[in-house]
Amino acid sequence: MSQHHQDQFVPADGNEAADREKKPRHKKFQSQSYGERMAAELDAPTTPGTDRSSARAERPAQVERPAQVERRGGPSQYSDRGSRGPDRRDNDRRDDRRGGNDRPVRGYRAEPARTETSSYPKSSYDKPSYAKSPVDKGAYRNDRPERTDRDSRGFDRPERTSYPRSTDRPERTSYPSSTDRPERTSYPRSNDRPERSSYQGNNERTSYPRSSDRPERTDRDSRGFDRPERTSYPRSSDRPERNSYQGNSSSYQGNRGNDRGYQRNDSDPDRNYERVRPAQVEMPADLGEVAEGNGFAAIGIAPRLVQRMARDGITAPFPIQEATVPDALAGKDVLGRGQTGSGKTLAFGLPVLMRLAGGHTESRRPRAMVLVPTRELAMQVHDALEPLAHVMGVSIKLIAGGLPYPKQIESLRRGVDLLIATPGRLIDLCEQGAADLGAVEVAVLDEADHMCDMGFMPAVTTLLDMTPTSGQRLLFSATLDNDVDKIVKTYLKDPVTHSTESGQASVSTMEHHLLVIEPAHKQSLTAELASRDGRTIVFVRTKLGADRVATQLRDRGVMAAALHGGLTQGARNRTLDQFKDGSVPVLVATDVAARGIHVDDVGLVVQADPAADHKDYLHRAGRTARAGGKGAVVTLVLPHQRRGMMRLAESAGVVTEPVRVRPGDENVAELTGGTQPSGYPVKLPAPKPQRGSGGFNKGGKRFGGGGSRPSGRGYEGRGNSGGSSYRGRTERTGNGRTFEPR
DNA sequence: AAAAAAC
Repeated sequence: MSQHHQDQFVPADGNEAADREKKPRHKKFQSQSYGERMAAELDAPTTPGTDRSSARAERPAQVERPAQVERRGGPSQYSDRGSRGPDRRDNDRRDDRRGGNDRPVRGYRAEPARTETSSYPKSSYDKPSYAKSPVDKGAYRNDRPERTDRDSRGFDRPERTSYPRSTDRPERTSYPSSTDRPERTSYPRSNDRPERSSYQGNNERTSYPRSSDRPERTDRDSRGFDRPERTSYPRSSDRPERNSYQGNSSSYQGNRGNDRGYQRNDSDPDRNYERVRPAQVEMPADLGEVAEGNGFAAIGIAPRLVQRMARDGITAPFPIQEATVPDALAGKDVLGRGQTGSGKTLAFGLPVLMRLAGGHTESRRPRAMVLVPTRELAMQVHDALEPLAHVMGVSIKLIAGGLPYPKQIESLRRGVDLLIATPGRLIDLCEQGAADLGAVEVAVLDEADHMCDMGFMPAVTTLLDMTPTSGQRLLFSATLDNDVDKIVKTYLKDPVTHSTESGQASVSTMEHHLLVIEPAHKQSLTAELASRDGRTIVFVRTKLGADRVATQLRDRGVMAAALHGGLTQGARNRTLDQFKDGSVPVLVATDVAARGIHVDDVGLVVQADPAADHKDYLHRAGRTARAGGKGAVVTLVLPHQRRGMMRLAESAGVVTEPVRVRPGDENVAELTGGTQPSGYPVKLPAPKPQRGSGGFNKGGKRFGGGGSRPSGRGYEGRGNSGGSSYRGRTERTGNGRTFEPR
């Protein structure tokens, strides 16, 4: 992760221990002074009573959209706006202090007694088991009776009633007219921008006095434009995977349209969208030659985008981009499926930026949003699109959990055109009233099939329901399966499907190996594989497992770090950064890293625990062999998992014979280049201590010294695995013997 | 079934 993100998140602490110690303080800070500050910020210019009543009077204008009612699939777990449940009552005090202003602020919700919210389910975040409740399980089913409950609620959710239109929003009053907005005035036309000629970077941004976004830019510039998919393969001829391009695009066959009795009100755009201000950024006239013969120009991408990408060596579109961009530019709803690492980010990013170019709504509400399943992926997409957005005069903002609210809220208040978001935080901000999706013209679901599974579906529908029905929707993933249909049928109109591969393991540069092993060998084999030269990702099933395997690897002299959702965001960023910059060559991750995350030159993916299903397999595998590079995928299969694994492999389109191996076998050495874990010198600087590394020396020689063992001692056979102090020795994963040499 | 997604 880029430095600039790390700066945005939890303060970069010295180490994990300090991190943990700080956490409580941090939390306290957030729940009190932090919250108060936020409340003050949000409350400042409001006039509570009048706001609500006037808002309600205007509400019908939006409620009348029957499509919204028809399309939405029932109450969402997030639909309890205003109700925080009994365990939040300790906040009463503050609500009182705040003089009866019922403007909701995160953590200071109005109480459940309020009539308009009393019928809503309790907040999912108040009960961790939300995903398992029967209500939530069927939340997206269209035939749910509860739907009526939700329908009646329509658009008059309490939070939103206070400012249905931009002019009612106090935040905006500071920018009554366009000329008062400082953001744009500094770069009305491209010709004024020095970076065109300078081409190197850093000073170019100094001419943009835009207030609080600015600092981020400088960091980014210094780090360059690390768009993952392309950087290592600047020219198309280097990309072998183009050969596998089948280019079979077809129209989606799903039955949708009038059968659900819903008509878009496309004829009256102003009903859903605010007037879009005319372009303030003119297309430069001097880019013709750059665009000449450029494949991106050929599919309708604006010269300035073409030029900006060319600057980073991106001159030829990938198949998925060639296939989907024209339709997306034409405003159609698109389902795009391209194999892992095939450039899907730009496939949706470019059309979105084209659409947003040089214009914004009067209130500067977001005109587009991209939803992604993990924070890391959100950052990656944001980083990839940010320089392009910049060139187009489009403001872009990362909205994700784990990072401070104020910047996000402030940014939204000032006005942002494009949001890159994880669902939870965006919903939170919408509930607060900080974000308003009422002007979203384009909604993108990245990793769409994952966003449509049970865990994410309610959040996704909640967010889509907040966007105008006539908006364009783009769904992208390497695997698009049946779950996606639910969203497609409800939210997409005459979608076009573009598939540049079969949805199976068709990346031709990827090798697959199934190693059938004894449970007692799993540790040492994992270490043997991970000790190879180059970056390796080890996937495990659980968070605890990730911690444990990382610790075990380090005990064996393999520098590894765990990445999973149970870590602080600061730790997550730090770990991923270390993996990217090479200081930690082995990443032990849960499926948090299975999708979308791009790190250059990951040569081997080890599935220490087999993937749960074929889609997970493909996405995990897709962390290697990206953008035409080579890579191997090794899955460790216990004897009792063999049958299931074979079935899974078949579904994934993987054709490989399982091989029985023991540590030190030639087959294994082939995969590792012959390296051995134990006693192998650690070539890279030691990382900061990881959580759960209690067994290590406190000194500098954490790796390679006391922790490592001579090879071939057969320590994995008996007893508790050689005395390393790994945590969770009693924890069992799955069948209970995965990493437990009992 | 786990993980992920707000504090």
